[in-house]
Amino acid sequence: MAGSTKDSLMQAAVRLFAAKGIDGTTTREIAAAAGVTEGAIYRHFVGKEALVEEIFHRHYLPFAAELDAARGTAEGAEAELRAVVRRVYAAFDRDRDLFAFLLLAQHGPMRRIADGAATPVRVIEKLVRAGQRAGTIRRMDARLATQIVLGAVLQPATGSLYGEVSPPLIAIADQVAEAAWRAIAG
Amino acid sequence: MAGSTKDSLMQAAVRLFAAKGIDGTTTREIAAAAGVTEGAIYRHFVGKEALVEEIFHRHYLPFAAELDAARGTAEGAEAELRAVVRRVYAAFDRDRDLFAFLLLAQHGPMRRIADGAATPVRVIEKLVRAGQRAGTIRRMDARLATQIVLGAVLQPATGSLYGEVSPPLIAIADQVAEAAWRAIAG
DNA sequence: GAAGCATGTAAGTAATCACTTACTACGGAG
DNA sequence: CTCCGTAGTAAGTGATTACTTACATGCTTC
Repeated sequence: MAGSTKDSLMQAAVRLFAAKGIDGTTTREIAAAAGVTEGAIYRHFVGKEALVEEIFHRHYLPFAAELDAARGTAEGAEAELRAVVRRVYAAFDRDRDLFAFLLLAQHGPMRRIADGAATPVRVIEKLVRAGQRAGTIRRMDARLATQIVLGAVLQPATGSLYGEVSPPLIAIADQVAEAAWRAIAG
Repeated sequence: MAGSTKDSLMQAAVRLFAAKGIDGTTTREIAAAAGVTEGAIYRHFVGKEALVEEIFHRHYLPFAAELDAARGTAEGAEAELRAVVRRVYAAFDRDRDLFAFLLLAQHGPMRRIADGAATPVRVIEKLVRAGQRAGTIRRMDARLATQIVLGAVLQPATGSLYGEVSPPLIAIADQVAEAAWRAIAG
């Protein structure tokens, strides 16, 4: 099939990046984990950085779009938030390594590429602003409210990676959504 | 004075680690930023890893103790939470680089050393469990409630590092503490 | 004021890194 | 059958890394 080795490389890279960080993972390790030799990486990617970027771009903005779509199916900020949290946790449960990679890449080399665009953060911010206009979310700095919700939702995911919260997260999605809602409801 | 160069090295290391990550920072850069040559590092530390560990240990558990002390001065879970959040944000405002370093070291090489002990996470967990016993915090998984509060408090700090929230954070401490409280209050 | 120790430097060193090169195998098109 | 482009390998390459060594400097102590 088209790009089977390429897919193996990306999958192996995600797993290693999530476990040891991007700088802490060598091209040799990625190749070995994908069952090829180092040179094969350079048949599919310009270099290690391009590999990181391709994985990130393949998932980050599409994920944001997925969240925005979920938000669109709901009526009212509270229901929107619940729908978004469910999607976030479904994505986490689907591929924890990928989720962990996106979290850490966001704080690393992909920071500039990630801002400005329609990121997951902006989806929540949009939700918050709409709720404030509708009067269901309290009037406070929208950026701050967004960060509070973001943290309340993402930290249990991070905690799950470290054994603080039991998977699957989808089982606690509504509980977390309600807690985050109470934090910012007006 | 005792350890002036050592302190310069640790301070320079914190700044660079916060900006470029631990793996992304070289010993040469640290030495140059401290105004010495590379070899001087090894007069004060066994190696780079020991440097990281010493910075971490010098601040992480003492910080947890500081938070626990702040918690002890307050009466009731809500007041305790407010006191803890104020201390967290005061620490952030005092030295953002150090705070950023502690956040990332926690997810990196210091993960094992950090668990089990009296960490900041455990301080919040203790607060949560006490509040649940007193009936002021709703009955839910204490670990989960802890992670929700942790996220609601720390994410605005992370967001501040990226320009999403304006410093100083102490100005929004009570607002965040109240939001986090509403999330878990019973 | 000499000895000894702590602290720094300059110039390495071996290992490791991302990446390159020269080559092979092979599947499909003409 | 013969090309030829794709995809892979084995074996490098130079640069960079954390760390070491040999030596200089100056402070303290007796």
